[in-house]
Amino acid sequence: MDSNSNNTKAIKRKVVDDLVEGCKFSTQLRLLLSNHHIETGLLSGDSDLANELITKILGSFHKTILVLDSFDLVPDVSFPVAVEGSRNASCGDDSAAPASCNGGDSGDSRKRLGVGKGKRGCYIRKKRSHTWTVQAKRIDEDIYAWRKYGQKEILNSKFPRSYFRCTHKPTQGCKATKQVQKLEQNPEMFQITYIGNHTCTLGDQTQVKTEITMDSDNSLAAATSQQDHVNANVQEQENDISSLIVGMVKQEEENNNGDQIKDSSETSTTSHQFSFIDNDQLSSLFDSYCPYEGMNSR
DNA sequence: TGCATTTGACCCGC
DNA sequence: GCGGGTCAAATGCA
Repeated sequence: MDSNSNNTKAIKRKVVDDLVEGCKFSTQLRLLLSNHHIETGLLSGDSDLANELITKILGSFHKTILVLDSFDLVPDVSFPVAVEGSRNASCGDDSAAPASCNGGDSGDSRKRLGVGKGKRGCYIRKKRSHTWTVQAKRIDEDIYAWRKYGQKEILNSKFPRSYFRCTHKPTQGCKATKQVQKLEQNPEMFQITYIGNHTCTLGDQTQVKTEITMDSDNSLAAATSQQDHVNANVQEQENDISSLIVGMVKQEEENNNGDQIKDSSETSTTSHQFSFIDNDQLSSLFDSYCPYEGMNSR
């Protein structure tokens, strides 16, 4: 076993962990939505919880893809989790950027020209890297630390758009940026567009508290802070749901007597089963299906 | 004092 | 030419 192999194992373990987490959130969300079918009324609290769960699902799978991508395990990441179509469907290919942009890539969607240092706006706009969009009630849902670098009024849009880049861009050259804008239809929700992948180390990120004020509107900041409480409640509800899922799965296992799920229409049941696949099983699946395994031994 | 945010300027792509 | 994205000086805050 060389260090390369150990590293590969560690990567796979992280990938599997994230996948498991994503599956767990998916299961919870599915159960929640399933309850909506059972119940005639629509509970706003459940709707909020569903949104939170969706955000977590997206984040979890996103993290996984980023890990794969950072080790070239994913040739060209396209995120199927996008709530809306990416602005640039072909933007997954950074190689489309001008060659002159490659040196010491700052990660911005545009690069400064060599001339006129200190002169604003002297850069070459390169094609967007990976982009995907999520809708969330919080703008600091992800674990990364962001620094606001701009805000613009957008034409035909009621709310300004805020621009964030990774806090670690100066120190680690992290390429990731995100754009945040309130939804006109639902001002309590934010549309968050992530652009580019993080190249900074996650270890630092988790210790940084992201307190971002979206813009000069204090209500936005207040809304963000209120979400802390909402999130706490969501966590409690999730725990309840998890307990509920355990009970349901046990009951299903008794009913099915361990039989495999055959009916594809019972997607919720399938999901429940899937959520109880342990890490080793998932790791095996990963071994079976990952077409990039050969690359791991590089 | 150092870091984060704000805001006007600037440039690129469409 | 316009709109969007980014820069960087100015400003705010702990």
